[in-house]
Amino acid sequence: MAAVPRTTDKDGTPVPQRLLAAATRLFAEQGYDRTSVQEIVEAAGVTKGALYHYFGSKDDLLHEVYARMLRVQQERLDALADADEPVEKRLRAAAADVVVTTIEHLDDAMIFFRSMHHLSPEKNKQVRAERRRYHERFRALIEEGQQAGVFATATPADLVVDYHFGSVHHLSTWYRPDGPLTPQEVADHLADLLLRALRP
Amino acid sequence: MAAVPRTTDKDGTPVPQRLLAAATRLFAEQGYDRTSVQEIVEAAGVTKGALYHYFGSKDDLLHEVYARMLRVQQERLDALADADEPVEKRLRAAAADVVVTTIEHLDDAMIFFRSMHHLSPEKNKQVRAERRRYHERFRALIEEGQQAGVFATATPADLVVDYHFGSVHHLSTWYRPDGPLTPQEVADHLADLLLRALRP
DNA sequence: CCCGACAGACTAACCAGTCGGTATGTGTAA
DNA sequence: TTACACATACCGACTGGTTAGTCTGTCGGG
Repeated sequence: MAAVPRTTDKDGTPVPQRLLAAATRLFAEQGYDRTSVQEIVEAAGVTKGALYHYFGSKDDLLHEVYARMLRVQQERLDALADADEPVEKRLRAAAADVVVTTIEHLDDAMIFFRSMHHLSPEKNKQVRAERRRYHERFRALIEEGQQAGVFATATPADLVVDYHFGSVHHLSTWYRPDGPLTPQEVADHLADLLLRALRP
Repeated sequence: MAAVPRTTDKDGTPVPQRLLAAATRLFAEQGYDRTSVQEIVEAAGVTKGALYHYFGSKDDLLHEVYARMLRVQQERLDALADADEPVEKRLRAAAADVVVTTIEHLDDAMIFFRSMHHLSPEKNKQVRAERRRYHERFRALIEEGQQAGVFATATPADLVVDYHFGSVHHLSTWYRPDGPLTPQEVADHLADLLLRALRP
């Protein structure tokens, strides 16, 4: 009754997860189009038969990366935004948290912003919709602060969100784990810049 | 003595420029790998013979897009940074200008940030080097203001540059010409956010 | 004995770059 | 002024290599 396959030879990780991990790494390293299905299955120590047993297409694999990332980020944002704290604290926490988790999953982030257009149209639409939900939750925080008078209203909240997420997006371009700043330090600085920009 | 070909049938535009324009549009629309050389030459109204007469490879075409963009941006930054104005004004002008020119060449920008990894290693290195020059010129402006005491020193100048260019980078993801904001309005808002974040 | 979990050879399509060929304009020498 | 040589500007069929996805089959456990 092994509806979910328990393990396989090499290590203790189930095959679908091994495939997803291999694909994530390779997509981030070489790009989606430059990564062949053959490479993925070899890196995961299986064959094409296994991949197409668990996933419908190469595109599906990419979609899984997006779904995983979106799920994690949305959950974290919801938790932080719902906390019982003043709005400045909640925004700062959310702004810093997304930086830390992005850095912790830099491969995912790289794929996220670089390979959207490789998704099939419907999957692309779906990802955009979920992304919009996230964006709007974040925007609501800023608007709440603006209405409460603790944030400046000079800039539309939408633009502020795009400003901040631009810098998050950009992390995968420049951040190096062996650089001088820890993820938390970068996060604090970027959250600080956001809050400073919002001072009335 | 037509060292530079003057015109050709269809319109008055020389073939190399037609090819570059077609490639730029298609790369932005479909991505580099998804665009075949055949599509490019058809869009430009010529054949492969013409393309490989003027360009060494498909990769060369991509490199040209980068070179063009970098040249324009660097020239504009140099001019603005060298102006005889107080540093806040120069930084604001530079920050806003890069937004406007990025929006005006949104296809180039999209390609720029999405397709770096498709360049051959040497070309990639070259582009990175020029990009770094640009980055450092911008950083120097911020450091100048910090040393003069008109900008906050809470955040390292490098990080501030990445913060701003993240948002510039991000423009190609969300900005739509038919949206509510003109390029100049967006630029003013984003420059404003930067300057606000830098208030001591 | 049956089904899920794979294996791996195979196919049909595609694509970057090549290469021999053609056309057109220009400089030069008779 | 004509004739020839030659380079530039392009044409388009062809090649060699690659790839996503398929399909038939094997194997081990329940």
